[in-house]
Amino acid sequence: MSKPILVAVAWPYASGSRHVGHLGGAYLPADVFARFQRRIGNEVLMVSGSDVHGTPITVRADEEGVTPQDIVDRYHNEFVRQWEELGISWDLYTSTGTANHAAVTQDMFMKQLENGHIDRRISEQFYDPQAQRFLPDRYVEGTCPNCGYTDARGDQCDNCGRTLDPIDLINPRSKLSGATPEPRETEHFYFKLSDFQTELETWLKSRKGWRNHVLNFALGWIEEGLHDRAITRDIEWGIDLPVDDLGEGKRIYVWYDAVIGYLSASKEWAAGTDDPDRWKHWWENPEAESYYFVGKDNIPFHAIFWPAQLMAYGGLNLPTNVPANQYVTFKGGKASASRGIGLTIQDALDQFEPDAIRYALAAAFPEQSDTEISVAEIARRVNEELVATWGNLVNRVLSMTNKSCDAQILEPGPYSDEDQALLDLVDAAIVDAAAQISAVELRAALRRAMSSAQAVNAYLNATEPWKVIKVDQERGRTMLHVALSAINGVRVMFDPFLPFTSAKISDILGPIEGWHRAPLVIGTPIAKPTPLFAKVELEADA
RNA sequence: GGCGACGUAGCUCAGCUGGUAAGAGUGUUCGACUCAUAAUCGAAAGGUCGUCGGUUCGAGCCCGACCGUCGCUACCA
Repeated sequence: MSKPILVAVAWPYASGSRHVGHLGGAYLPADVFARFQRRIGNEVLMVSGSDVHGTPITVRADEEGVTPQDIVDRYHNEFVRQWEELGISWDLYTSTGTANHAAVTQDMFMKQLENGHIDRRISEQFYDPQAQRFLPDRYVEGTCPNCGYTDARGDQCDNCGRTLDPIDLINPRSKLSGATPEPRETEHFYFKLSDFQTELETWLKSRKGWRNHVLNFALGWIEEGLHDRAITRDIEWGIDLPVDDLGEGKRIYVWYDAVIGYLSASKEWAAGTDDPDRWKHWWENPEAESYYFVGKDNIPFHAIFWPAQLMAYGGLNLPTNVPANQYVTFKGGKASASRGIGLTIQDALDQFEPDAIRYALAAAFPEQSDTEISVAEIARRVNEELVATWGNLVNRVLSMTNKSCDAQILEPGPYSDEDQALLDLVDAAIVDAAAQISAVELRAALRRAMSSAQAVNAYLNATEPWKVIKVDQERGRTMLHVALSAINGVRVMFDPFLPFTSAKISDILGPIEGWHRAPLVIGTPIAKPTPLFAKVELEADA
């Protein structure tokens, strides 16, 4: 029975290169999940795109003396190329810079305004008289009132870590011009998050199968009390307001529009098909499920803000699950491309083949807790686990079949009990792995695949077909057939994780159809195999 | 400061609503095999489950305190 599954993946921020923490935290788990769902016959719509608005992009553009669009284009193109190389199977990867996204955002704004969940308020913000613009908190610098650090930012002091209000800074100055900013009144639209305090709490508490850390975190926010938030800014870089009540120079701010990307991307995808209303299949159909793959820093946005926006809009499906991952860490710290901690995605691609990266990260997906990884650890997992257990298994069986079975798959003789036991074990593992991936326990599923491969290796060591074949050719050939048949099942479990090498095996054994061990096709030619994976040579200092 | 998470074998991590003598992978040691990318398979060794106290017939799992690490703290998204 086919089910619509929306696979919604965090929108990478086009302000700089992304690192493997992002990859292992969101993009890769989403891709594994989506590939599995397609394999079992569900209708997957997997969308994301580059998030192009927000303060850091304008800051960076100012620093480099280029336009925000230049920054966005640079990183969007980088992301698109990397997704291609890594085999991330988007149905649509777009950006928040499209006309469609602006239209969908404006529609959401208008509907929420009509529903009374958006209102206008006046507040005081710092204004730079020289640059003639309002300053976001991050653009205001000054002396920290807590520790005396002279280069504190308006939102937070990097020295003592305190959260600040820019109005409290001593000797405030504009990051743009160095001028002394002055407080000035400004009017903005606010999203009334507090309207949904009770509704969100009830909804969250009724969720089943969510990770504990996700629920705890979201409920913690709610217990503290939800604040209404300004959703517009005095900026030029952002989506135009659909109403002109506030006058010139106001734009919708990124935190409000970015999450709407899931909906706008779904509509953009549908517009490219022969049924422009097709997006409703995932968004209005009560049978549809939606999974939001994000890092834990994104939990408030996907477990609180976005559901609240959907509630305020009405008629659209709330998230089925937000299987947020914790962090991939490097030397104990959160990865950060900007601070040079950990590996960028490009660093990884320069050193490892895509399936190697996919395997090493999948084996370390931070599903329950932060998970430490390093270049040496990636290499170790590839060489000691992936190459040794799975790659070698495929190679040894194909090689023996090539040499001892007239280079083709032969009709097997009758199965012994141990033959049947191995195949039963693999079949059971396939069923288990399906349940695990469905529950977004991807590491466990990968481990199940690996342990199945080990079972096939154990079968070979126990039955020793290379010896048997010399004294009883038919029995020996049957063993090889059983081993190859087992591999034909094991590869199904690896398929969502390792699409590139999976395709190599499919070239030999035929395409995978469905989530089960298919019978081998008698007569299939088996050439002398080439290794599935190359071993990784580590630099001495890595 | 507040909130949250984590602290389990050398390393990376599992341990469901507390209950058979604490698990996996990897590493180490020993053995088997030699078809296969010196790959594989088996066995063994290895842990006062951060510390202290409490609840309980029974706690890695619950409560409290403390130590340590990390994250978030609503204008980074």
